[in-house]
Amino acid sequence: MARKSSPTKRATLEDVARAAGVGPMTVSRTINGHPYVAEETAQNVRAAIRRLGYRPNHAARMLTGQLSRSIGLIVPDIADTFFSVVSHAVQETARESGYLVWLAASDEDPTIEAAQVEMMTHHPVDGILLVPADSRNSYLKTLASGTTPIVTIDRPIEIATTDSVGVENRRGARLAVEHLIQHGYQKITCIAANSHLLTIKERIAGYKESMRRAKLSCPKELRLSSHSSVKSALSELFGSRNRPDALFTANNASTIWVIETLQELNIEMGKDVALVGFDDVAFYTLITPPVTAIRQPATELGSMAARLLLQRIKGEFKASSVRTVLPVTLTIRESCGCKKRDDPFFEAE
Amino acid sequence: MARKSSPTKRATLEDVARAAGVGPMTVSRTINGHPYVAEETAQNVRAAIRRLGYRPNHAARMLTGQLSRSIGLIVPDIADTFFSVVSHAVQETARESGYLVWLAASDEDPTIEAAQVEMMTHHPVDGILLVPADSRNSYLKTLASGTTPIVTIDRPIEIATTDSVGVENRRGARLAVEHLIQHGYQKITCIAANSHLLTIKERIAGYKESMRRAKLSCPKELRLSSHSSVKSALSELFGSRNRPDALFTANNASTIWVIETLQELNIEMGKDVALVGFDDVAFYTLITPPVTAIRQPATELGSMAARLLLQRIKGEFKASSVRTVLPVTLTIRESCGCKKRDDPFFEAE
DNA sequence: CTGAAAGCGCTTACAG
DNA sequence: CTGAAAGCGCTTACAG
Repeated sequence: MARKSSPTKRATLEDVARAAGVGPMTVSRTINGHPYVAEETAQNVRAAIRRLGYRPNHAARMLTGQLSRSIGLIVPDIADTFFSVVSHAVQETARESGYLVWLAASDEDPTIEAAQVEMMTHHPVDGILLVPADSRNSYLKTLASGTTPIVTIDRPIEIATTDSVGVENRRGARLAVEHLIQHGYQKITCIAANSHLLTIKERIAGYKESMRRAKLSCPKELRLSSHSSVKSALSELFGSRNRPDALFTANNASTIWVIETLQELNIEMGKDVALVGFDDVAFYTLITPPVTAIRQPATELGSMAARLLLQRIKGEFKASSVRTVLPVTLTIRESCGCKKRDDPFFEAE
Repeated sequence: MARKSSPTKRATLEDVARAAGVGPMTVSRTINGHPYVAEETAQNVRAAIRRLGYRPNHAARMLTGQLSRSIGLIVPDIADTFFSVVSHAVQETARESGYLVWLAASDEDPTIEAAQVEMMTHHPVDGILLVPADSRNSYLKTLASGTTPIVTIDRPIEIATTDSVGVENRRGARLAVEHLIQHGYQKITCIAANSHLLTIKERIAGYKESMRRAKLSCPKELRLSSHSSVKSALSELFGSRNRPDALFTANNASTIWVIETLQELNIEMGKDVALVGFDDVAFYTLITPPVTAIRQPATELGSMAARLLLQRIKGEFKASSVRTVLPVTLTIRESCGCKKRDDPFFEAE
């Protein structure tokens, strides 16, 4: 106790060795659980470690070429409903393996992203989990050919090959649009934010595919470039003579912006126009009407990517890069035009 | 280019020195921007650095006692609407100063939290930002008396003194409850999750204070222990003869659970019962009716805590620990009983 | 089963 | 303005 108040330097391996009356190597071996340490010696060492409050110096270990037991995770936005869930899952999975995670946000800016990747790789981290802001940015080629294992989440790299974990974007879009078609809607418009992303293009392609198959005329998708542009875009869309009777919003940003704007324009969702969104968010149940959406397994995405990366790091996974695609599901609520069935008061209303 | 394909070891400071025809110290000084390096020499060195793609080895630097340029951040849940915003702000502020951040979630479990803190402090990090799961857990005493600077966010430590950044919990609660009282409600119940937290106790105290001042009888607050217990708790509350006409929900979890459950119970918020919540969440605007809430400055909280910590680390801030309390504001929407004014269609409905 | 030597890649004094 | 020496705290061979 008295010892604690004096801010003496932290005990080193040598201090422990001296206190236990052994050589430094014996301490090192004991700590690292090597075989060939007499049990009695090991106990002495452990006692000394406890007595001195010894903790190995991470930097010194690193310098001798050990793994850092840390990974990096770079997402566009930590506060995003989807990426925050992914991040949480990554962190949890890493923790279970004794790994620490660096978390950084790119703000969808490849320059920031590259700078963070650079800091992390030279820190160094043992591996990186990445949601690329621009999957064609040339720095990714260098990164992918480097020695640090990379696993992309949600958005694969287009100009190089790495492990990736993503979801069925095209099939999810088809699920959504076909549900709308089954309801009998004919004028279905696709609305998307971040439409430059490959994932979103896939969803738009899925939409088109379903429209074509159903022999419905397929209007050009509406691309939302910013929150502020939504109102005028929707006013125009709903003012046109080809006013849609249903909407497929291709990501959570577009879904939320559209719902908000429909309210402002006094267009009643689920009545004046149906809506199904891609990416399900917890609070969609609280909206009136509750919104029908394609659910992406965000937690699985994060933990699966983290597990894959950890396997790569440990060299347990020698195969060439794998591309994992997780299934999505349609969560039916009411914005698509379906009715709640389990509530006796519902019809009375 | 050909060089890159051969996985030779990374260039070291000595390699650069040799390539530039100088001693290692000159390279070191050039990198660290020391004065007393002839501009011509420095240029040679920089050229060699570029040529060899040299990057300083972080571990080696650490070993000589440099700062790690990293901080740790531990929150209960990365996916929480409030903490994800705080985390994003912390990350952004750290990045602006060239700092990397370790992010970990405690899941409100002090054991996990202590283990993560331990890993981080020994890594080492230069400082830690913490939202303690249990502000009376004894490990915090050791932590606070250690050499790693600590700044708590949102929830101060009760058994030790550290820098802290939080919000006006009591005043926020009063703002909320007094607004309800002005509407003429008399039977206002306070509902809270995580009621063991000091912050929540403060909010409950604020509620009681306002009720007492208004000479209203003040029922015992309703403490929600888990999501699954909410329905029966609310059924009972609304079945009782002292059915409330208004609710003050003391945190976002309780607000969301209550809104959800009111829907299930077919109790119409804003009509059958008014509601004001503590902690404003982006999607509250999308709920029918939009929910009135106390807004906490989550971004400011995060960036202010990060800035304070960075100042401590750099030794720019010598004063004894400071406790910063940020103001909260009441964001009036409609769940409290107020009417939207700016919409011509509103009354017609 | 255990230890003395050398080295990982930097930086801090110390000398010029 | 510049460099040779020593050391940070570990671990990897190498010897016993």
